[in-house]
Amino acid sequence: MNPSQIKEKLLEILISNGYQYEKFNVFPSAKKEFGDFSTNLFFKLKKTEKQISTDDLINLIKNDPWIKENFEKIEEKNGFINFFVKNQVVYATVEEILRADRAYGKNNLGNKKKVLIEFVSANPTGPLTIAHGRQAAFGEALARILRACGYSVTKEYYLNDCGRQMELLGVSLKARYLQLKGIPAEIPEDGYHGEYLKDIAEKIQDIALDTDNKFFENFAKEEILKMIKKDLADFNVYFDSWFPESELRNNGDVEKIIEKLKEKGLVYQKDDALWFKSTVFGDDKDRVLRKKDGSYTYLAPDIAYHQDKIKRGFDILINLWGPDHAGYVSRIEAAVKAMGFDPEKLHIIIVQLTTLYRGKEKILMSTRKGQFITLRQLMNEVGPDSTKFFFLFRRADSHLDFDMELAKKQTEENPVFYIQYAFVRAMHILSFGETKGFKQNDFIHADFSLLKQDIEIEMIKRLKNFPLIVEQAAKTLEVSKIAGYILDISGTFHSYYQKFRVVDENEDLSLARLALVKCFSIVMQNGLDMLGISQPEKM
RNA sequence: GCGCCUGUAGCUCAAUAGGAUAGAGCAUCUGCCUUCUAAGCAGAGGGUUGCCCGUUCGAUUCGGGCCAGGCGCGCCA
Repeated sequence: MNPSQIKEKLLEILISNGYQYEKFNVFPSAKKEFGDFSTNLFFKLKKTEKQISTDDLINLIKNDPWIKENFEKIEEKNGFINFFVKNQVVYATVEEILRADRAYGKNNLGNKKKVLIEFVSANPTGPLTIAHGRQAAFGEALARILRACGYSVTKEYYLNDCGRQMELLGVSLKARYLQLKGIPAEIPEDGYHGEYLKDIAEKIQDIALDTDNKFFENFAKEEILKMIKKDLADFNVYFDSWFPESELRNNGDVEKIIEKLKEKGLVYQKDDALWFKSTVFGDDKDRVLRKKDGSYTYLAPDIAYHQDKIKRGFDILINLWGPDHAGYVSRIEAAVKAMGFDPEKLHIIIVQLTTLYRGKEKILMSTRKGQFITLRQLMNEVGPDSTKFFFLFRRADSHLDFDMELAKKQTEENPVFYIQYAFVRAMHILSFGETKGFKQNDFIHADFSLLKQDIEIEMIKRLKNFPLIVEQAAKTLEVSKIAGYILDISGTFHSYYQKFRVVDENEDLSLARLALVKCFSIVMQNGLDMLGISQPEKM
């Protein structure tokens, strides 16, 4: 039983009685006293020309055979129609979850549509920051959720491996290398001063001191890339594809896309530079593609990159960017529109910054002062799963306060432990049940109608909501909904555990309750899996 | 100055494409362990949803105007 089934039925009833109206909602009831599902149909229907009385409509609904079969009560209250599901229908959920098992919560919303999620895409000039970490956690989780919803998802990392920043990286490494050899050398002011280049310099075999910058640039790039990949792997984030910017430059795609824009009359020359008429598509000013000195801006290859994404046949493009790129959104949207791609299918999600705290104390970060916590340091200290969870609890477009002390605490104050403890408890009960001779294979044959306690019914109903939550998360591209839901059912489970014993003398009841615990563990497992968080079976 | 994001309980956050009396956790106070892990549970207090208008049956949600915080606003990436 879910809202869309009810809505479908209501539509059917309306149509067969001469009403063509579909702009109403069916949603899980706000409160228990309002039943399980509610609809605002009356409010909406009042605005239409054809009138129908409340009683007439209620009667039509009540007399429908399908409604009779599934609901024990239909009532009108405060203008809403409330639906009360029969317990017998609720029990069917237990069987449904047990049968679906690892597939429970999945759907086919995406219908194999191809989605590209581009994220992290940090320049290979230094270690990943916590801002990248949040993007990584979010992107990985979003990909898993969309896959669970039947989308064909590719996770891609766009690698800015050319341009001035890379040159500076080479120069900086060369300076470090020379210093190591006892030769005075200075890193340029706008170069990379981080300690990590010292470590990388030490890995260089003896080479001629006048080796050109390109060598150092490549060496640094490869080493840093290794480091980034290691960080991501330890954070349980994996990319399907690494897309180097250099490819676009080398194969002439940048020139080609500029030519194409020229043909459309969207490019012009001014002040010795080449401009893109992005204002035609709603940007607040036109943007330079090729600078006076003949080199490209960041935008030019990025347009070529998006052209490439489109050419590869993706139906939906999702970009996760940091807030420092927020001002860049309208120009890339303009570019995508210029290429004739439906702008509705491009989703640029700005993943907001994270502020680290130790208790009440804010950790001030400053690259200059060398006071800087990397993703590596954060996950080494807090642990990858905890780190991920904190990143995912909050909506992407909100700033996040991340208290490292709290995240490390192994107490109830820490929501991550609260959740993990709930899961561990469930697993423990299941294995305890096995020692008492209750086999998981038999759960499906249990008499679920023995689950009569209010909290048991409530638990089942909440577990029933899981697929809806997943669907919503996919539709809104909001991962935090699943994190919140998991916290929620964890609470219900703890409460249940406290109130009732699962395994006791009554064998039939024990079996039914074990089945319920199993259902809980399935949902937790599937939910945590969608978030990309591992599930500890012991603590 | 302009643009984007945010503003909800003391703190951190929810609120399912506009729904009913705005909900959780932490913190505070009061109770609960010979039991499948108390890393937990039960209960209490705590609110003019930043402020003001508007749209409507109904606004935390949408629109306009203020206020506060963050981030952008290069022929950098």
